[in-house]
Amino acid sequence: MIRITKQSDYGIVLMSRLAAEPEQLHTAAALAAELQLPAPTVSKILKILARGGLLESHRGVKGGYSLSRTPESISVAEIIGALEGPIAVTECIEDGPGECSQEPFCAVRGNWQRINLAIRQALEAISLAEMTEPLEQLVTIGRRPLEQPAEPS
Amino acid sequence: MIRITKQSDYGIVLMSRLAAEPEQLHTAAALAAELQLPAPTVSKILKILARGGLLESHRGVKGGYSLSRTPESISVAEIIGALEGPIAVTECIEDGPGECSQEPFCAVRGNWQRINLAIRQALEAISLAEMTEPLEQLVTIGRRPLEQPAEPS
DNA sequence: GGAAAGGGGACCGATCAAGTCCTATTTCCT
DNA sequence: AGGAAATAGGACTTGATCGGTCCCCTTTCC
Repeated sequence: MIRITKQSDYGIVLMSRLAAEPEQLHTAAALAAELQLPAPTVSKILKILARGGLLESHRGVKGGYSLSRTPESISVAEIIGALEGPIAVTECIEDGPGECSQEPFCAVRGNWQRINLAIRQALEAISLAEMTEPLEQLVTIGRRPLEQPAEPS
Repeated sequence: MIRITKQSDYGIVLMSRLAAEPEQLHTAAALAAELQLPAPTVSKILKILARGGLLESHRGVKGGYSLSRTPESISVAEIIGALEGPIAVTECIEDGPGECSQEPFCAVRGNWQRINLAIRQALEAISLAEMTEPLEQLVTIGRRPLEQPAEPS
């Protein structure tokens, strides 16, 4: 289904939120509460993004996260790449040339790379700044609630 | 990981093979043998593609499948679409506007659609004919073997 | 020195893709 | 006419992996 994982989905939501106030530090807990996302998952995602160099982390009390670069210079492709490794649409592309032992015989591999490249370029062309464009007006009331847990009656 | 399913992977390989001889009928079994793909799975995928209108099927002895249109007029996006439903990168996009109950508050939904659109356009721009370009020289020896089953010693 | 934050994993459960199998139904050939 | 060979359309199983939780450590501020 050409589906992105929720990690990437959340990651982009989180990055977008941080991009709205690039100077400010945000704690994982605060972001989770504001965006109504599960706190441990948010924490995990932020750690990965920090490790990937997209976020600056500050430990200790009064710590938190902030963007390490300007929203304009961060692409959606980078966020997804940090969270899920290099963008690879099929297995045989994932590990680069040489991994698939039958590569010289595979009729379409080169063309899969064409597809892969097209998608990557599409994602590289979208910056975080673009993602946040409508954010200004929405973020103050912005919520992205969890699925309603079945309410005990 | 922006991963495509194997169904789509195989589907494109199969369509590419059929595109190499658009006039000719190919049985599911023959395609599976030639491309070294699991026969029941190939059969299943071909059925879906036929139902989706991308393949003509002919029943009975001497039956088989052939492309219903020219390779130039079939896009990769169509193949994936037939096999996996409309291209939707995230859940909240899948069912169109209105499905996500919190949509009016979701800060980034509109921009996810931008991403989705970019990917779809990239896939629509690649035709099956392009996928087969290097096929001519390779298809006669073309094999795409299964993982080796552990050989009984 | 304690509280609050991030760092780094191990771990579990549920979902879903991948593949198999079975039973029609259609069509060709003898 | 009848059997063989092909597609049509499912139900089913299993195995990977995504999503999520939890725990312990380190760092930093007050």
